[in-house]
Amino acid sequence: MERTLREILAQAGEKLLASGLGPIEIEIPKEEGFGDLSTPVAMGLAKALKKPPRKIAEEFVKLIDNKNIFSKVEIAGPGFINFTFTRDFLSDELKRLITERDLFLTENVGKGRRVQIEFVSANPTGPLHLGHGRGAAVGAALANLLKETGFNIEKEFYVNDAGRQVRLLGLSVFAKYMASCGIDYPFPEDGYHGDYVDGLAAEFKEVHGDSFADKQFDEASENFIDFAYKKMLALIKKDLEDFGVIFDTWQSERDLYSNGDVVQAIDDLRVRGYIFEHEGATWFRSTEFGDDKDRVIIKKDGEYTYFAPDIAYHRNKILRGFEELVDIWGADHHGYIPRMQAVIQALGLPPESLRVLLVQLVNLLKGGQPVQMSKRAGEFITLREVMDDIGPDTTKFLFLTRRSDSHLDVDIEVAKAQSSENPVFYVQYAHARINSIFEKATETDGYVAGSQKSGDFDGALYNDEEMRLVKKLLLYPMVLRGAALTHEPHRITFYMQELAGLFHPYYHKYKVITGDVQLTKARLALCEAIKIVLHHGLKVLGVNAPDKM
RNA sequence: GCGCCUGUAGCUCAGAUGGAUAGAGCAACUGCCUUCUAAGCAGUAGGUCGCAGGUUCGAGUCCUGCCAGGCGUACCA
Repeated sequence: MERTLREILAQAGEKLLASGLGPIEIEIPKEEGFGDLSTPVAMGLAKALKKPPRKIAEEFVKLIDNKNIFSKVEIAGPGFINFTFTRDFLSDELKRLITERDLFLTENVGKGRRVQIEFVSANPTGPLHLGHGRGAAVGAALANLLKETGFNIEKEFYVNDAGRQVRLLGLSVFAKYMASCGIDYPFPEDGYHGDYVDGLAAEFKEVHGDSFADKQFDEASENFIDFAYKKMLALIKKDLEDFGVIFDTWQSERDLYSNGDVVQAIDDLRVRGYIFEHEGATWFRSTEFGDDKDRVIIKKDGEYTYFAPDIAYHRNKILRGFEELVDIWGADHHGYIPRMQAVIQALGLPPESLRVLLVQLVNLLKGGQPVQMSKRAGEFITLREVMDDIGPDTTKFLFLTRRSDSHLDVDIEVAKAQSSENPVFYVQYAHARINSIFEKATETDGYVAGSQKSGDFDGALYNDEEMRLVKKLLLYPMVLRGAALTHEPHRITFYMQELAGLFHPYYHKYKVITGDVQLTKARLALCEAIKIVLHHGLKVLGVNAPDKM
C-alpha cells in the first residue's frame, strides 16, 4: 500500500521538479477522516517554490497517475494530500499478502549489504544480568529486522578473555580454592564475590584435588583463569541459548593479541599518522576526529590499555568485509562513542559505518523498592532467574516494549504477578485464537483446510471493522521498514499490540464461521492474513507464536 | 566544571524526518462465559508534554537558558 503510493508520488515528483524531490514523506494520518495515507510534501515545498502549500498540492495532485486505485485524493488542512484507496485495490493487496506472504511483508532495502551486529559481549566473569538480557533481546530483534529487510547480518559476541577482569576472576577462584584447602590466602580487594565463585573453586578442586595448594597464583594463574572463564562462558552461552539468542560467531580478545592484530592495528594507525609518543606512553590522536582528548593505547609501563584491543577488534571487523558495524552497548559506555568513531574514521571509513546503539541499564525493583545491584558484591538478579520466573517470551517482550535507550524499571514482583496478563500474551493469544478458528473451520463442511490461502475470496463483503483490519495489515511493511532503518525494534512490538487490539474486539463481535459460505471464506482469508502478520512480527521479536494457549 | 541520555495521564511508556483535535497498557469502577479459546470483550477517567524564551505557515519533536534524575568524564575494564 505505502510502497505503491511511494512509487506514484516519486513519479509525480519528477514531473513537478526535474531534479525530483528525493524521498517523499508518507504518514499514517491520525484520524480516519484524513484518508488511509497522507503526505505533507506540498508544505515542505512552499518555501522553495514560493507558493502557498495548498496551491502546490493542487498542482501535485494533477501530476499523479494511477488515480484509479484511489477512491479519494483530497487536499486538506494547511496542505496535506490525503489518499483513500479503493476497496478493490485494498482487497487485491490483501490477496497478495496472503499468497506472497513474507515476500509481501518485507522489502529489500538492504540489498545484501553486509552488517555485523555485536552485542551482549559480557565479561565471562559471572552470569548474565538483566541488562545483558535487554541487550540480547534488542540485538537479536535488530538482527532479525535487518535480515528481513535484505541485509546480510552476522551476530557476534566479543569475548573479553584477556586482561584484568578474567585475571581477577581467576584470582578470586584461587583464593577460594586455597581456603578450601585450609590455606589462608588474602581475597583480592576487587575480587568477585558471588556464590558461583565458590562453585568454581569447588569444581576446580574436584578436578585437580589439592595439587595446586602449594602454588603461588603467578605459577598457576593460567590454570585458574582458563578454568574459570571457560566455565562462565559456557554458562553465558547456555543462558543465551535458553533465552533464544544464538550468535553466529564468538570473537576472542586473546586471539587478537596472538594473531598480531593488536600490533598491526597500531602500526596501521601509525602509518596513517594518528599515533604519537608522549611522556613515555603511546597515544592515539582521537581529537583529530572530534574526541575530547587524545587516548593512551600503550601505557608508560608497556601494558596496553583496554582501548588497544578494541581498536584492533574494530579494524578486524572491517577487514572481514563488513560494510556497516552495529555495536550495542550499555548506556554507561556512552563516553566511548567518540573515540570509537575516531578509530573508524582514522581507518578511512565514513563515520556512519559504525552505529552504536545504547541500551539503558535495567533498574530492578522488588515490590516498589529498588534492589541494589553490585557485581563485585555478588548481589544481582540474573537473567536466568527472571527467565525461569516469567519465561523467555515475556522477558524479551518486556525489553522490547520500550525504546532501547529509555530507562527501564522492572519490578520483579510485578513481573511475576502479571505473568498472565502481560501484553505478550495478548498478542500471542490473538495468534492462537485464529488457529483455533482454522481448526474449527476444517471440521466444518465446505471449508477445506488451508483453502483461505488461495486468495480466493470476495473483499467486497468486508464491513468497516474488517476494512480497518485490512488497512492495518497493509501498513505492516511500512512499519517493518521504518523499524529496520531506524534500528528501533520496539516499533514492531507496538504495532503487534495494536493489531491484536483490533483483532480481539472483532473476534468477539463477529463469528468467522457462518452459514454464508462466501462471507466465511472472506473472513477466513482475513484471519489468515492477520495470522501471517502476527507470526512474522513475533518471529522478528524472537517470541513464539503458539497455535494453542 | 564539562559531555551524553531522560523528563508526556496516578504508574510504566509510545508519539514516525517538524505536521491536522497528544495515544496505549497497567492500576480503579461497572457489566459480559450453554457460542470459533474469558490470557478475551463493552463502558466510565485522567494532561500547563519539567520551567522560560526563541526559530516558522505549524513545536511534545529543532535552538538557547534554567530545574530535576541517571550515566560518563583514568596511563581502570
